[in-house]
Amino acid sequence: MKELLNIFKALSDKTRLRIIKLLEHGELCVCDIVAALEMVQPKVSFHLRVLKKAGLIKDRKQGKWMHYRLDESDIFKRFVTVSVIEKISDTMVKEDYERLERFMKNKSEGLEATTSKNRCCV
Amino acid sequence: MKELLNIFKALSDKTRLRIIKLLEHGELCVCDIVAALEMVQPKVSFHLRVLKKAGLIKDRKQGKWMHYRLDESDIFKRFVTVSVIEKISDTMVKEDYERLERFMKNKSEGLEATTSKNRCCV
DNA sequence: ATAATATATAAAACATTATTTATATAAATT
DNA sequence: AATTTATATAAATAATGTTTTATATATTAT
Repeated sequence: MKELLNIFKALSDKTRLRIIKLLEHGELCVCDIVAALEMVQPKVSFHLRVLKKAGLIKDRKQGKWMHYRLDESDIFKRFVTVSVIEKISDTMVKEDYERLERFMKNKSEGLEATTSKNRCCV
Repeated sequence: MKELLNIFKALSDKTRLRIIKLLEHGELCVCDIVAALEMVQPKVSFHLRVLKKAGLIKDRKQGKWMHYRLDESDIFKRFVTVSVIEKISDTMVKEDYERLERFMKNKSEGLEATTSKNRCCV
């Protein structure tokens, strides 16, 4: 019962639903999410931790970047997250994605302009 | 998105999951739930209100009693509540049900002993 | 009519969560 | 080596949610 409670608690916050919705588009690093949601980084990290504790997302460290993705290994959790994804049709979610796309585009363009690796989320 | 949030918020409390689990056994009045959970009545009423606001349960007034039941009209909500019901296998939930049964039994015995209608949840 | 009962609601106290601000850590760059 | 960058964590504050206690309302019983 405690595990189930943690899942529902994790899903009962708007910011976290927005993050789940973003991760539907694939693995993202913290700075991607920060850019998409226009929130300060510790806030995003806090919510990522809650989602991870509930077992809804997984992380992967690569250099100084931390990448997060949906954990779809558990059928129940997967259903719940898919339900979330299906049910949310929110202006805010659309805007999050637009910001994400813009941010990702800038990143890749920046990459072309220089060979530096000291750039966010390369 | 707000509706979905309300559903998850409603499900992210132990007392409310216990109530949902009890209502699986059929419609109950407030005093049944109070007896089963061994909680004070305003507390139970508070949680019933949260569940109702989220659209997870429906109520029906009969005399001075208020009866609550699961609202299974919405497929998504139904799935979620069924998931809850399936996932919870908790000692506490078993005890809740035992208390409910004892309470219901006493009620029906009391009913046989007298013709009075001024008795809880007749 | 008066009393008793079932439930709801409001206010206060309490507990949990979320947000901000500041700082720490570790990796990559210069 | 010193600096910058990405992220995490801790402490303080703010916001929400829950529980308790007291009271109100409506229905039934006497």
